Amino acid sequence: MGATKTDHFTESQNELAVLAKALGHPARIAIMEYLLKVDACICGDIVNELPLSQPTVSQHLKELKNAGLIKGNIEGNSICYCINEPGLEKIKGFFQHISDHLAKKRSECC
Amino acid sequence: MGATKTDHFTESQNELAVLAKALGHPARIAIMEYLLKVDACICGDIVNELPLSQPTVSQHLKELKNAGLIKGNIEGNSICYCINEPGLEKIKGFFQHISDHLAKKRSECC
DNA sequence: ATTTTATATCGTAATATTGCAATATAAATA
DNA sequence: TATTTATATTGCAATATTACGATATAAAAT
Repeated sequence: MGATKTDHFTESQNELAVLAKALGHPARIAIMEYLLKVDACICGDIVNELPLSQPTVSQHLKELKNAGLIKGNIEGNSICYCINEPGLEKIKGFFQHISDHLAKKRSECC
Repeated sequence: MGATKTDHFTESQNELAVLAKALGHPARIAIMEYLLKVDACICGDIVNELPLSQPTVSQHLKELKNAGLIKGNIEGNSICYCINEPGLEKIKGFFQHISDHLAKKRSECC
């Protein structure tokens, strides 16, 4: 065991889990916040922003990219990273949906 | 190594990561969706909804509870679970914030 | 052409997660 | 009180994640 039983869940559930999992690490939250803060794509510079080694940061960037939360374009010497909106909108939609639903049907119990 | 270096990140970053991580598994997405679907607290019944054993489901419920995404009240024989709004609003806010920010500052590059 | 700069990949140790059988707990019911 | 029902905990094997040193790659600058 140890492996997630993805087969038994819907594609949508697996997709949302992948997106959420990608953000399930403070370094990856920090990367997203940094990309947002600078208000543009960042070419270089990300490694210096984080308290982690270059290989570790590179790995975190790869995971965010695989999940579809950021994208990276080669820009000469360095790589230009920015937030990938479609991925972000997908997971945002999930929370929006839950929140909207809860707002309507409050006060059942608990 | 192997342990996350939480010390080097802000409390907010760690908090968001814990919330996201809790949803980083399809079974836990499925639990949230189920709680939402039935539109009320669920006393019993969750185990039968998932393709996993009772101990495994119990563990997933515990993780969602620890993260602050659901709450469970003992209701006689069984336990009543429902979504915990404050936790949900916190992570929803993160995505909302990013989305709003992106909407304003589009078209920089990439 | 060599060196520098920016990033990725490999290998590997430490730790965490996933899943379940077995077992424990505790209230409800017979 | 004994049994059933609902859920939690323990223990453990399989797998995944985290982190980083060493090394690779590839464009830019010297």
